[in-house]
Amino acid sequence: MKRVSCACCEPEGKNEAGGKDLDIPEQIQKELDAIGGFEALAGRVPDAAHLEEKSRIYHALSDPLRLTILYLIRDQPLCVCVINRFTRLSGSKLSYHLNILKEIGLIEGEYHGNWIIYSLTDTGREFLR
Amino acid sequence: MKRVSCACCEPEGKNEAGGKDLDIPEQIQKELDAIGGFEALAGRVPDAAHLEEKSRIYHALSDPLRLTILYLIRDQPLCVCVINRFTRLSGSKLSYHLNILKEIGLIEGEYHGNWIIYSLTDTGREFLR
DNA sequence: ACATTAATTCAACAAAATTTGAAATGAATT
DNA sequence: AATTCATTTCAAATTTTGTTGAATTAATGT
Repeated sequence: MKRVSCACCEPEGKNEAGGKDLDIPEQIQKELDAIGGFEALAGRVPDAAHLEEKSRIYHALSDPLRLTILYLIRDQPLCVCVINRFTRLSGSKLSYHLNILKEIGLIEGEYHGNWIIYSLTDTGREFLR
Repeated sequence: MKRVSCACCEPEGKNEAGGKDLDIPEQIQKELDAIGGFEALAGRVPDAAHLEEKSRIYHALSDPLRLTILYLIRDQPLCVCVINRFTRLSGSKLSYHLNILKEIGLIEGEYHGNWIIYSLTDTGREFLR
């Protein structure tokens, strides 16, 4: 896992010998020292690309309609028509939400005859708890 | 876990004796029958309140800045000043995001002298993977 | 080629989330 | 009670998301 670039890596406001980095609460300063100082914080945060990806997945999950869809197809794949019959959404609205889930890789759709059948992907299964 | 109300519970478009509910792919129909028909789908979807709550938590997680904050304070609480020093956000912007995380219960803040120190809640710990 | 059914795409609009900078608040100190 | 520092709150501007209905594509059968 790569790390983000951060303020701590720049030589701005350099420390005097024995001086403190910031005016911060004593307890926090102690804990920071224990983990390796302010600089060590960078090591705790995943890199930007990783955070972006995760946040986009969470965004896809951040809507009750989309969660409904995921739960519906969790145990067996369903065609759009059945999902629609259950949710009673307009076609285009349902399609919009299906597409968001598909784009981020939580579900996948496949034509079977006239119908498109959606199922949960492994990623979808991993994130749907 | 309560269930949502749905189209399947209404006597609209009632079945003829032996007739089919919908024109749907054979395979899907078979699987639906196996789980107890279209009606059984309702049992797979958590109730609306539950979905709302979950989607709001996912929304809070759906931003790289907010994920950064969560990772920063995962192993030790931090004052806003340190978080700010790391993220280099404007004060009000950081406050805005901290508040979103706080409102949904992923983090909590407590005054210590002049500073507010934020830490992950149990819920926060549960969702930050 | 044409019609039919299932589902998606598009563009315009509405609604919600985020950013910005200024002003306000809370806690400690003088 | 005035000052200072850390942080939040507010309102306006901007950006991102979600909704709507009409038009389009895809697959199938005639």
